[in-house]
Amino acid sequence: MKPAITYELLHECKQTGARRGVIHTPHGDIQTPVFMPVGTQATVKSMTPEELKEVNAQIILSNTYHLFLRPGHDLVKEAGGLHQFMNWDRPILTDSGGFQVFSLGQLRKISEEGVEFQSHLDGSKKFLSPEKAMEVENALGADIMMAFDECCPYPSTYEYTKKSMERTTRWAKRCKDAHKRQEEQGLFGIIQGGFYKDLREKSAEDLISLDFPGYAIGGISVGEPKEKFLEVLNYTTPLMPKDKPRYLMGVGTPDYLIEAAIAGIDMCDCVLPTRIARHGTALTSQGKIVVRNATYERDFTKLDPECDCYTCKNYTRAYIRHLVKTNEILGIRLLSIHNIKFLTNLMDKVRIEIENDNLGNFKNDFYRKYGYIK
RNA sequence: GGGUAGGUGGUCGAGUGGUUAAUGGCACCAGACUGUAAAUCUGGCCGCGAGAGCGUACGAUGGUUCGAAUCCAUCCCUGCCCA
Repeated sequence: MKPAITYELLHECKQTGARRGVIHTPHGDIQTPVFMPVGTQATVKSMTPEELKEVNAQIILSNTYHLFLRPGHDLVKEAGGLHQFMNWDRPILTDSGGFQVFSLGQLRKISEEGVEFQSHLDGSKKFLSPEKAMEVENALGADIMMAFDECCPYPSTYEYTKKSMERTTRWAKRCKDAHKRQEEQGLFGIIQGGFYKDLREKSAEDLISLDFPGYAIGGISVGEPKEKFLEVLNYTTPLMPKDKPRYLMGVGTPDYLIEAAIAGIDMCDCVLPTRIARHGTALTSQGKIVVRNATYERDFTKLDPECDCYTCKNYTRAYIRHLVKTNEILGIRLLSIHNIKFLTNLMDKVRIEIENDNLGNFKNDFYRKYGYIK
């Protein structure tokens, strides 16, 4: 059987060890390291698929939990699958609903069988299990599916994290057994274990024995300090197979993306660029700017002098501020376009610098300019 | 000219004798946001002060009262109705 997802390593940065590669999927190749915009409800909020292509999105995310609730996976299947439903012909990755176990807080109850959610839409009770998540993800038909896991909050005790991680591993096995379309969709396992090294090692070891076509690190970037994040990232990534994609879930900010690449990560996703866009903030080569602020009222320059996106080619900070202040949809759209392009441009540079064995220098330059180093 | 309803902080609008520097909404000023319960949330928003605090303030002036945005008198202004 030919696996749906394969990884090809092209080069390793001699300066940092970062990987430059390609992920082959049923909907085309993905150049890595890659940043994946998030489109929870079968749409990257405010952006058309054409615009996503224009900002160089190679692959986008969508969410099992949300589409399960509405419009329902049966409907998406009837539409011909998620690709056809939303008119996106490049790769898609679906998250399993595992993150909602974390983010819905009081609205869920976890058992060995699965998770009972109280729908955030109408309060009705819904149930997701590894089997149900696979049924939904199979119906959605994404190129990459994530196993159903539990993302532990930070901080969590060793005992709780251990139990949770072991259950996530059992769930991963059940996911694998329930996954019906292995030739069309690759199922990734998610390494958990919180902020405990031995638990991460155990999780990685057990999941690797299940032989998934790719692996993710889950449960970091959940509010911990950056040192903690880096610590877990740097001891967990080397545990992951070299011949398969490595995905760091839920990251992130420009510095985290660079750190992830250096650690040997191939894929990252984050809601940040689109969320802060809706809240009036732009990522720029000189740091983030809250363009909604009064300072930009009469600033007739572009968001980022170094950016080549549609927004920066055509509009000023003053105009975008005006749109944001007046609640005009276009402000959100222009900022979303810019922020995603900023991150895909960043990853373009990261890939080039890996090929040039120069990612370490690039990181230092970037940090200085962005303002991470004063 | 007569009658009537009103004049509150940037704005709209509560409050009708004391815990009122004065509820709310909006506007404004900031901050947060990392596998999206998020076009959301949090804080600030009379002046001076780091702060305790001090000073001004509910159309104007005068009065009643221990105490007034709230009661009384006169005046000014606005809406509506009648002539």
